[in-house]
Amino acid sequence: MSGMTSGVCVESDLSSMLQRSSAPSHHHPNHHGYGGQSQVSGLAPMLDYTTEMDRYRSSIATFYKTNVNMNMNVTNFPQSAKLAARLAAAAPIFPPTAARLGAMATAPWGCHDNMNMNMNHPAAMFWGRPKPVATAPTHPHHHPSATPGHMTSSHAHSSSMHQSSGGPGGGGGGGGGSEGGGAEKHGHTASLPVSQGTAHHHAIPPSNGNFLSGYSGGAECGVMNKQGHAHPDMMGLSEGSNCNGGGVMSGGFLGGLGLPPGVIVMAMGSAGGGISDASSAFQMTSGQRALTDCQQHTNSSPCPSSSSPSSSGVTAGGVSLSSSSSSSSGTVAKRKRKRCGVCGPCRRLINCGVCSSCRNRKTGHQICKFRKCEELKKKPGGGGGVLERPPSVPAGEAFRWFF
DNA sequence: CGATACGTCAAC
DNA sequence: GTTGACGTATCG
Repeated sequence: MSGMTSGVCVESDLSSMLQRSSAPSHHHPNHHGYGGQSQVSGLAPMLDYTTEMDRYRSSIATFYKTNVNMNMNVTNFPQSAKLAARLAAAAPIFPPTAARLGAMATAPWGCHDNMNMNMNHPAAMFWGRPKPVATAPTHPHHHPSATPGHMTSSHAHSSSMHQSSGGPGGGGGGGGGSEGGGAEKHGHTASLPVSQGTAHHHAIPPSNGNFLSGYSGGAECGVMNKQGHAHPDMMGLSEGSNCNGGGVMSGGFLGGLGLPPGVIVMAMGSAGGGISDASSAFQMTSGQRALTDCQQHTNSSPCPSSSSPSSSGVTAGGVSLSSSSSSSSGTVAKRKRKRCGVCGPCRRLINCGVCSSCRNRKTGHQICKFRKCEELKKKPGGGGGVLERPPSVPAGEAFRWFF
């Protein structure tokens, strides 16, 4: 898995690196799978396979090293760094991964980061600050040339990656992807998974980018930045069902991460840009809070059920336990349940801004409907019972999604 | 103390 | 069953 993840992140950068390494073709079996191979065969003799692999590996190593160093710019993104550190701590299992995560944390969509080594305008990247360049007006078709940086591999690369990276194709980044100025643009859309098949170029008024479209059919996937691109990740970090196919590694990477969006939030907040973009459809009302519920209490537990130690009302799978009762005399005073933090909605960090809950925030006191924890939607005592938890998400394994 | 969000209930 | 409003717990 990690391999895949790395692939996703490293991808574009690697391509350039490898190119630099003079490798006629940087296609890595790992990366491009068969498709790549075919290309490889055409460009480089299979004999070089092992060599390529070696190069590839070393490149990766270098990449991560570099990436972490460069990206972990605590100054610019203290929060990100924090998160990164947190992640690192939370993922003792696989140190390298931690580092990787660090990088990722800094830039959820690794590719963005890779290309925006400076990350001067993280927010811009995601919210598509009125960038002069219209990102790939046309839907990114798979460039026959298979833009080096593109992952044509198994990675659910599927619709997501390329499509955007395709952006460059249209927008210009093209080629090496990370090379040259196109970088940001490229990165911008690059790794943002887009709902499958659906035309990601919605002609929606940027003014109020509310992804109304999101309410329809592919709702969950209808996340879009101001450029009208749908970014399932931003809102629809939902599990399989929602944007499944769309996400890289379908829930394994971005979708499953839950982190990326969070990072976005942070990036926006920390970077000069901040959340300034008030007009944004996606109000980051809980930029802080969002992470709060789940990741902020990093202390020891990754997040979900383990919940913060502070919140005495330890909840498992969203169901309050023990302490709650203890708090109040003998009454079974149920404590407020907390978000599980692992379900799709919970992983979503941005309020849609258009649902009734968002609109009536003042009076409704309700969390965005798209962020309403699945667990909380269920009846408190209902079936699930005590340790109920999203089937696919074993307790304390929230971060496993990274791998 | 303000913001956020859960729980509950009434209205539909 | 769904939705909206209110009370209130929780957190910074």
